[in-house]
Amino acid sequence: MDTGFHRGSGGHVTRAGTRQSIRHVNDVLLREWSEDEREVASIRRIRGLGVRGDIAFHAPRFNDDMSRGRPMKIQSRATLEDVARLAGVSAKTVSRVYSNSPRVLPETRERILDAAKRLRFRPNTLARSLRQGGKTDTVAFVIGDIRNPFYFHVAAGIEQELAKRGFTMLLASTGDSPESEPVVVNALLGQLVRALLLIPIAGDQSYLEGERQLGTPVIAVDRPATDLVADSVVLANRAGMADAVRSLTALGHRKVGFVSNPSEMYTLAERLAGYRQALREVGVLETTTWERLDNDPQITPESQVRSLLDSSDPPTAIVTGNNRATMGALRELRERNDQVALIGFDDFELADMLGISVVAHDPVELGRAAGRLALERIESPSGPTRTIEIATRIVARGSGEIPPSR
Amino acid sequence: MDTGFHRGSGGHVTRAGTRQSIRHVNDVLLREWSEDEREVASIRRIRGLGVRGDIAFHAPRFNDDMSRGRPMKIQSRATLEDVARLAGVSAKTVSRVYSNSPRVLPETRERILDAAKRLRFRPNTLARSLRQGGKTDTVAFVIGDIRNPFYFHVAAGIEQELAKRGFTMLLASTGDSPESEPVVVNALLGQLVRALLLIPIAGDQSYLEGERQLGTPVIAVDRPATDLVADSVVLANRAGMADAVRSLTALGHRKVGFVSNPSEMYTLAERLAGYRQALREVGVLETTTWERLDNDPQITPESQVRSLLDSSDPPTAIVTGNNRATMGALRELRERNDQVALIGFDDFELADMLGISVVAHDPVELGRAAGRLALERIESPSGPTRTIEIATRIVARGSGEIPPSR
DNA sequence: CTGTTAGCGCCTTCAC
DNA sequence: GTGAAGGCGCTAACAG
Repeated sequence: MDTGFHRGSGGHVTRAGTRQSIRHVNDVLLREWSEDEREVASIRRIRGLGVRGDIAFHAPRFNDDMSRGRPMKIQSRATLEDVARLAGVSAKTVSRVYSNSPRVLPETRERILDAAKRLRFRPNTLARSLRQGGKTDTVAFVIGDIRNPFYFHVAAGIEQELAKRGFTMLLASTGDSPESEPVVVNALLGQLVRALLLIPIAGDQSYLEGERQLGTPVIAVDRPATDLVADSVVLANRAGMADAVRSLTALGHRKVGFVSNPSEMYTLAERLAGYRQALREVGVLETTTWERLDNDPQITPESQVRSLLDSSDPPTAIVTGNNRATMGALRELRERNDQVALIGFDDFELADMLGISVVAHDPVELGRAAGRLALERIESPSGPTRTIEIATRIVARGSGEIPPSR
Repeated sequence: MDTGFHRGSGGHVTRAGTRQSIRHVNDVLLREWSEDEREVASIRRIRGLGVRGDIAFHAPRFNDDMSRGRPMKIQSRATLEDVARLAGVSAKTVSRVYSNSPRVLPETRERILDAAKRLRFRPNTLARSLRQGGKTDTVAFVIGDIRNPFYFHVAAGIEQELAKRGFTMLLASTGDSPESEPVVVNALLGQLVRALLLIPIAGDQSYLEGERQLGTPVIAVDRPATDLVADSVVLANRAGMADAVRSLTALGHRKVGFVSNPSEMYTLAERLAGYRQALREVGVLETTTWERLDNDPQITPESQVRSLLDSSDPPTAIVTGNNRATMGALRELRERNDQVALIGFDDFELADMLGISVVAHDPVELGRAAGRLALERIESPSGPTRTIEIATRIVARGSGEIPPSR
């Protein structure tokens, strides 16, 4: 609707349409801002604002100062056109300045940047992306349980790589619920993310097939995707665990326990496979007696270790499937005074002080690799899918170097 | 440029403009997709795709299959209009379905949803936001060092709250460099984020004043913003530390050491103030002898503690400014066998097992509070700024309950 | 080196 | 209950 406000005298208004009026309002704004700027300059150095008790009001969006006979002032964002008008050029020229097109006279560029600064202009990335066929510079990373520190380290690595190329990371979590994965992912895809990195949670990522065909790279992190052709970055779970067990068997251990909960996940299944393989290599074919595999969050690793040590034929060494299991094993072993060797999967803080040997890996590096893969795919979408394995390494700190006591 | 392709015979083409051609190509696409769908259905259940060695090619964006005399097929995303055409309605009706407008016949809605599904339609959030005056549903969170687990827990809390209302979190880091803060933040603001949460790193956030006036809520997390009127969410640093020191003085401690590096940051300055205050309450006015404050990342907390214990008048208790200092103190104290009481700020994993008393807080709750505050501000931008303090609590585990030995 | 025109995909306004 | 026209802020294509 026409606000009914037109500036100046003379010259009849040809079209009193919406656009026209908005422009007028923005014209007012142009004047306003010059005033504002002085004001801001004086505000810039508000000192002594303490932490508590200060009362300050957020600026209301509409400042209906009718006292000077002016209409409602809309504090809207400056656009290319506003800047262009102030600089006395066309919108396209301003656009060129912001897209780093070299074809602008230094002098013109200067004038434009000055005008932009005065209007506090900031290019609207959304509009740009829309015009450019939905090419945003955001990449989505979808994780399960957002509290898991592992994922955050991975996220750190991803963000680090993406930032190098000016991409930003949209982080979303599915709360570890398989059903919400497609929901969350679809919402992100609607934002036209340039690539999708995800820790597959749902049993099946085939719902992404269409998106992949449209050219959005999909990269599975930490576990491979199921029913979807996608790149992936995973840890050397199997090899890492096999190496750990080999280091134990080299010391003479044959009765090696494996503790894990959950145990059905891809990563843990792989680690279990590595464990079995290494024992098979020294002739131990039957390992189930020393395996404590559960998939019930109620069951603590402590109880799993207890059941292992209290059994008729207790192991002389224990390897754990993950961080949490290691902590549990550690607590349980400390209570007893058993000379049981222990190697944990995943490193943790203070492990050095406690002398715990672990299969360490670098989650940040995992993220970096995933980020780099995403960037490569963005640049060249075609080519065979790849799976990158991030190496693990054994860090000997004592607990894993105890020879069999029995 | 006109692609030169026009479908069918009869009927002369009135305007052979770009738009026209694109529409034609999309018409072709409509046919193509039906074929694709069958194909996809058969692809859906690719089984047995192993982790490594599988070769599959990403679909090239252009499929120049000229063999059947067809033009380049553009695998573009389906739009409202495409869905509308397939469903035999106007684009607006489809739009209504997706904006949950009730004014659509159930039958029509059904037909539209069916068409949308067939075309794998996903509403373009960018375009929607643009049209709606730049109201996105993303909120930015800017942190310093992305590896700091504390920030990730905060991020977790924020994301958790935001997700409840359908907002997604854009996470960016400044790499702890004050100069890059404005750069990163400005880039995010160009994405028209609905609110900005940040851990202030730069010495001055006055550059955000304009944005705030445009109605974007700014929320400072963990530290207050400088030179900017903004809401903030911080820990009860001062009170928490004061309580810790009081628990020590209650046991008779008077010589209490304070170890921190860095020490000039807001949070640490607050904790230091709490420490001094609590000692002043029991008549200890001169505390600098027992303070080890540094701002050099080269200096380890271990060395700080060492210098404290090796001094002529060593403290009988130590409080630490943060996690890292606690670890250092712990390592150093373990090497000696001194009966020095220790209370750390920040809880950490295994602190229970090691019997370390701490001033604990909940970073996830800090994030949640920040997220809720952001949501409130989005809904009602005006009103006085607020500072929320997240309570801390002392967790007694033994190390802090040792009476003075000398 | 700069300007003009049209349109990205969607939604608002208004008409039927 | 549905449709047609126009524009959000920007840039590609073309023209000068």
